[in-house]
Amino acid sequence: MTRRQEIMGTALGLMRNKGYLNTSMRDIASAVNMEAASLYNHIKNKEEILTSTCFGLAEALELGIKDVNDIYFNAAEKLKMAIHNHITVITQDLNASHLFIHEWRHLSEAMRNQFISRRDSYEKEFRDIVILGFEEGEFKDVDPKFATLTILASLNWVSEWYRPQGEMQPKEIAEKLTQFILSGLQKN
Amino acid sequence: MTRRQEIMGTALGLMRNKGYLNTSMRDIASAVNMEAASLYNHIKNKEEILTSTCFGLAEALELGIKDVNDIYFNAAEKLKMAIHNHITVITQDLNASHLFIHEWRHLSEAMRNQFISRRDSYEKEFRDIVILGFEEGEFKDVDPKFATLTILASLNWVSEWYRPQGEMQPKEIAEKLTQFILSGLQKN
DNA sequence: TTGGAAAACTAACAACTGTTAGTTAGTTTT
DNA sequence: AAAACTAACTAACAGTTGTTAGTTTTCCAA
Repeated sequence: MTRRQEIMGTALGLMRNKGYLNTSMRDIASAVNMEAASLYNHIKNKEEILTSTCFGLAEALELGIKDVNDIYFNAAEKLKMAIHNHITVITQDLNASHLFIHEWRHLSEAMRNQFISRRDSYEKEFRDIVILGFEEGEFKDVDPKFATLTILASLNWVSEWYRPQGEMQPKEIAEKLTQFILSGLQKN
Repeated sequence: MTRRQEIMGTALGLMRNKGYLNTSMRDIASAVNMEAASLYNHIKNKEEILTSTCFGLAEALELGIKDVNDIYFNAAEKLKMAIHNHITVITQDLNASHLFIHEWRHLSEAMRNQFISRRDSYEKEFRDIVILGFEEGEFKDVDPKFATLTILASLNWVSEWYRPQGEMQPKEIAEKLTQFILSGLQKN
């Protein structure tokens, strides 16, 4: 592991506990046993930690959903795959996920706008699956936007309570969520 | 409206946009056209804004769920009432809700512990409804903790996208959510 | 063994933070 | 009219923030 990765990892851990704004460069430095100024030999500045994390996760999620939509499947199958992908990415690095979900607000305005638009387009891909399900005649006539937001809220919340050492593993979580969500969407 | 209420309201608005830590007393002061020091004639300190908001909402939610559990009803009916109550409270003041949901981490340790334990007991009351539904033979045999967390995540997320001027009003939102959630829980 | 890059250091900066002390003008109560 | 209260002010505090400049140490390849 490079020094940079070590710094990044430690920073994310601190930021998850105390929040981005509340974590100072000196906090990070002392957690990796160096002076604050030395951090700048490895990272550009504080915002780079936030930027690279937020956009890194955005990319991982986008890659997954592109796969899902490229292959032809019915909506239920697509939704299942999309949920599995989302849970897999989110549970991979809980610290990073926390930043991605909660702290993107503190990106500089330019970066924030970019981030929001990528987030919106990811949401749209999810929404399209719900719409497809309705067009197939398989899903109830729910408000697609409403349903999508509710689904994503449940998925993201997993990063709040999931513990790698706990009983439930990502695959099982994804399965239960899929079942729960499909019951809410599918006609009887 | 008293000056104190004006300060509080303005502060919550700023904190919703910029975050609690990122909102300085000088930001609040200039938004209400006074000097930072003058704020202290009306509020004790910065943390009081966070504390009174978080505990105010906690109390409102608790009151609602107590009502639900005091009356005898079946689980489906109880869950419906609990969801309606939660959505009503959450959509009342979106700025306050944002603090309640996201910024309670920045309470001082003593307050934070109090807050967490009240939050846990609120969660437990929800969970008990899910368990009751299973005991009645009406709900599927889902993991109650898992189901409860998922439900609350969906409910809280409403404060993120709800707009008072939008199409959907709290009552309708609560109804759709109830329907969605019950479909996921009830046996066919 | 040596030259040079990488990575650490010290010191300092300007800006900002929450909060307190002391004061003053205006209003209300006695 | 005197006293007390309210709500604003200015000035200052001690501490923290992200970051830069300049310097020294560490370490590996030639």
